[in-house]
Amino acid sequence: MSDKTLENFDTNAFQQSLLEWYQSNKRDLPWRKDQDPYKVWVSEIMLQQTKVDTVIPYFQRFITKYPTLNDLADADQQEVLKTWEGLGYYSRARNLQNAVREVVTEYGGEVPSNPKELGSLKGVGPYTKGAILSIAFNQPEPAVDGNVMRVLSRVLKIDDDIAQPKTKKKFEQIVSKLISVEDPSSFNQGIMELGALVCTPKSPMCMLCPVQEYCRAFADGVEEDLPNKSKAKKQKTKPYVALLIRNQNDQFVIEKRSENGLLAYMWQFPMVPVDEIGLEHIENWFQMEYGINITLGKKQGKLKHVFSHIIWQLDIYEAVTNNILADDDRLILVDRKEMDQYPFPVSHQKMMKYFDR
DNA sequence: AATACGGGGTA
DNA sequence: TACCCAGTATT
Repeated sequence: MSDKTLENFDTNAFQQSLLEWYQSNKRDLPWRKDQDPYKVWVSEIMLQQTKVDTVIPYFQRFITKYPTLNDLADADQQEVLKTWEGLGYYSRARNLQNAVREVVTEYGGEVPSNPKELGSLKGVGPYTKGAILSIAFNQPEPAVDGNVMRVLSRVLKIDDDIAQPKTKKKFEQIVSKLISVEDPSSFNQGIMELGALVCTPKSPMCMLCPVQEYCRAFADGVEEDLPNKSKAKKQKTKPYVALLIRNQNDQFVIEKRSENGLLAYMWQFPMVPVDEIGLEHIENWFQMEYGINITLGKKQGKLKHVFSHIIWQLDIYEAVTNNILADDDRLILVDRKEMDQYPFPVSHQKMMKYFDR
């Protein structure tokens, strides 16, 4: 690379200041107890787009339940999803288990330590690959996440749009030259830790920053203007009627979602897209779609649920059915007590309060 | 290169 | 509200 970004930049001094700061300021996190590649892997998957404080209890429960790679490989998928319930991006859990099973069958149960094989595993992209290689195997590979791009866009005063894929590639090139070969694990974790604790998105604490003297954005007083990130377009709202359907045995109808797309393999209360169907056609539509007769009851409440790319507006209705068995493959009838066995998205967990009274 | 994919926390 | 978060897969 013939880029001039690192000209006149004291890489060595930057490394030393960062590593020293990290040694004395790193948080005591559960996945930092050892370098077990499996645990590093689990933590890195959970931490994708998810805050440390959110991950901690999930990581503890997950590792208690699946202490080794083989335990996870042998587990039931629905049970794994139940353990992941509430953490979001559920394809992470399914991909992780699929990849772990591949490690068992293809690599003798040992997490591969070379970039090619590791990066070919489901759910292991450029960031996670670099994180595992550096943290678990001490290899000088870049692990560029949002923190790294923020910190380095400020330190090196780079104003490329960090929302664009090519910008991330640029930062990977830079980190390849910047990374400490002696301690790549601490370097990568240190720069992320700095982004999480000091070089924060808003109001960075430059006065506490160990690399302030090397920071070009601080020198020019533009640290608040970086990184440059284009805005995501805002979500569209999709209205549904969500149905709490009960039969005469006090069982509820729940539905397993499709194996593709949003919330795949998760369970929910049946939902009717009312912008397409219309409130007055719900009973007929339900008979047509699922082969079950229902009688719509009263509206119990409403719920707004915000995803990254869409907003659900749920009107919650009670309904009754005279069915003892559910006809459709997607539907089952369960007692209230059995319902907790199934993984539900948060939006539908919230709906349960409408009959828990 | 753009979009789908969760959910919670913050100012 | 708007934005952010230890991103990846798919198109």
